[in-house]
This record gives sequence, structure tokens and C-alpha cells, in this order.
Amino acid sequence: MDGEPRWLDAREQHAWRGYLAMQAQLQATLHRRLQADAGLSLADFDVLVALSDRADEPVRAGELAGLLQWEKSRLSHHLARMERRGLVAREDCPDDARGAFVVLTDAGRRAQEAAAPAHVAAVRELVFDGLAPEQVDALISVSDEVRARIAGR
Amino acid sequence: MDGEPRWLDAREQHAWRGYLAMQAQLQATLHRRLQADAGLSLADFDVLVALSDRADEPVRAGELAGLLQWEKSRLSHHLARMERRGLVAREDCPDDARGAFVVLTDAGRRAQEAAAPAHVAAVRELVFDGLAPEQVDALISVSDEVRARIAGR
DNA sequence: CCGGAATAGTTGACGTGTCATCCAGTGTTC
DNA sequence: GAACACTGGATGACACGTCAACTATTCCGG
Repeated sequence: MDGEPRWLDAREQHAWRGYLAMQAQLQATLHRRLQADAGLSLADFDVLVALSDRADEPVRAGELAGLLQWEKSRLSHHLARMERRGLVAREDCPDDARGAFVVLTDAGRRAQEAAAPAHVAAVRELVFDGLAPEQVDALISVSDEVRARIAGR
Repeated sequence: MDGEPRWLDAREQHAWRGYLAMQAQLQATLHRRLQADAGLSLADFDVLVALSDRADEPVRAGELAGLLQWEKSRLSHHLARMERRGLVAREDCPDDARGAFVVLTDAGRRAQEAAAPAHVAAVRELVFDGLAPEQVDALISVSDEVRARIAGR
């Protein structure tokens, strides 16, 4: 079927290793800073942002999973932990008795608002302040292309 | 200290969200395929590749951690799991009695050789086959810049 | 040589993510 | 309306990663 595997050439290997290193270090750094500044994980922050984008309307768990592109089970576990810490609450859903609404608590809203400025500043500092506009464009086009290839097949 | 936080502009937000989505989906897809094809996690694969790059010379655990850019404790836990599955073995280090050598077992070598072609093919298919040479260059320059900013501060 | 600092690696506790499974409520079909 | 599959979500088991504490050795100054 594939005879000889086609390995990556030198430039591709360089790009791939560089990308892997960047992504690991960037994620770890942003995570550590957010944790240190605000006591939140990146995942916590994503959930809080998604919920506060919806003002205060309760959001269905499944819909939230879709927004975050998370598996339902991941979200369920994560919400259980966040609920234990008082950041979110689950409410019964009148329309569909097997569904659940998720809402931000006051503590959750405060945590998100407190965390956001430093987090954005870190993203700026580590990424965008160092990139020329063409590099930002390239990042967009690469992301779009790769995502299209992942989705389409 | 920072008065008004400087938010990301529309283009930057687009780039950032796209990057985050790409990286999450790419990692998940590569992980799932490697797991399905070869029963290995990405982390397993990285360890096996690092060890097989060193032919069969035993590698000190600490050095391996450095090569992989992993914390020592992560490596220790991961090696314990891989050792349980028979992919690697730990040996005593004669020079330094508190050190440990890590070696690939035959099963480990076979697993790595069996996994590599499909994994490279997946990276090609999802990433490099879709990118023009300038995009690969841009990926390199972005990775270098971001890593420099993470390191230097 | 002795005692304390540094180093190599392990361990335990805990948060996180995945997969498979389960359960309850819903919808559909006859 | 009873049997059926379907859907929303929770749960348990387990792999993974991090942090802090720990153990055993080595190193170094006196």
C-alpha cells in the first residue's frame, strides 16, 4: 500500500520539531502562569469564558461541550470538579428532564474577570508581540489548512 | 501597572482561536491514530524514538528527561508504566549508584519500528501535504520566535 | 574523614482526559 | 400504549502530568 514510507525532509523535520516544542512550552507556560496568578487551569478558564460569553443565560451541558469542542464526559468530569470549587453550578432543565443547565456562580464570574487581563497579557507577550502581521496571517492560514485536513477525510 | 489591559484585536483573536483549535485537534487525532494503529501513546512514541536514536547504548534517565524536555518525575512515572508493559527496562548505573540507565527492550524496538511509518504518514497527510513551502518556513519562524520569548525573560 | 549541601531518581496525592458503560428520559413505530 | 432505539448526561476504571516530599548517593569545604 505504501511501499516505502515517505519520511519528512530536513526542513519539514525542523518545522515539526520546532512546532512540537513551541506548543508544549507555550501551553505549559500559559498554564503555570494562569495557575499561579489566578488559581485556574487553562481548562477552567475556557469553561468560564464560554459561560460568560453567554451573559447569564444558563447553557445546556451538551451545547457547552460543542462550543468547547470537548467530549461530553470530559465536560461532565470537569464541571463536577469546578462545581466542588464553587465556580459553576448545575441546574435542572425544565424542557428536557434528562438535560442539565450550567451557570456561572458569582465566584466563577469574579475568577474569570480577575484572571483575564494577565492571561491576555501573557498571550500577547509570548506570542503576538513577537510576530509580524504576515506571521499572524501565516498562522491563520496554516491553522485553517490543517483543521480542514483533520475534518475532511 | 497596566491601566487598561490590551485585548487582542480581531485578527489576533482569530489567529489565536484558530491556533488553539488546530493544536487540540491535531494532537488528539495523531494520538488516537497512533493508539489505534500501534497501541502507543504519543508520549510512549517520543520515549521510544529518543531511545532508538541512541542505538542501543543505555541512556541515563536524567539525560533522557533533558532530551524530551520532560520533568524527571513525569519521566519516572512514564517509564514505570512502560516498563510494566515490557517496552523499556531500567538498569543499574555502575558509575553513579544513584543513577539509572534506561534501555529499549526488543519489544520496545519492534513497537517503535512498527508505529513509525503510519505516524509519519499521518503527520504528512494532516500537515505537510497541505502546506506550501512558505508556510513551512513561516511555521519555523513563528516557532523560533515564540520559543525565544518563552525562554528569554 | 566528617557533616552538610547538591544531585539522581522515586513516590504519593491529586487534578485531568479517555474510553466504555450505564441510566433515565424521550421519541417513534406498530 | 408497549416495545424499541436514541439521546443527554453521569460514572468508574484507568492512563497521564504536576507538585511536593522523600531516599540514597555523591561532592565539597573544613
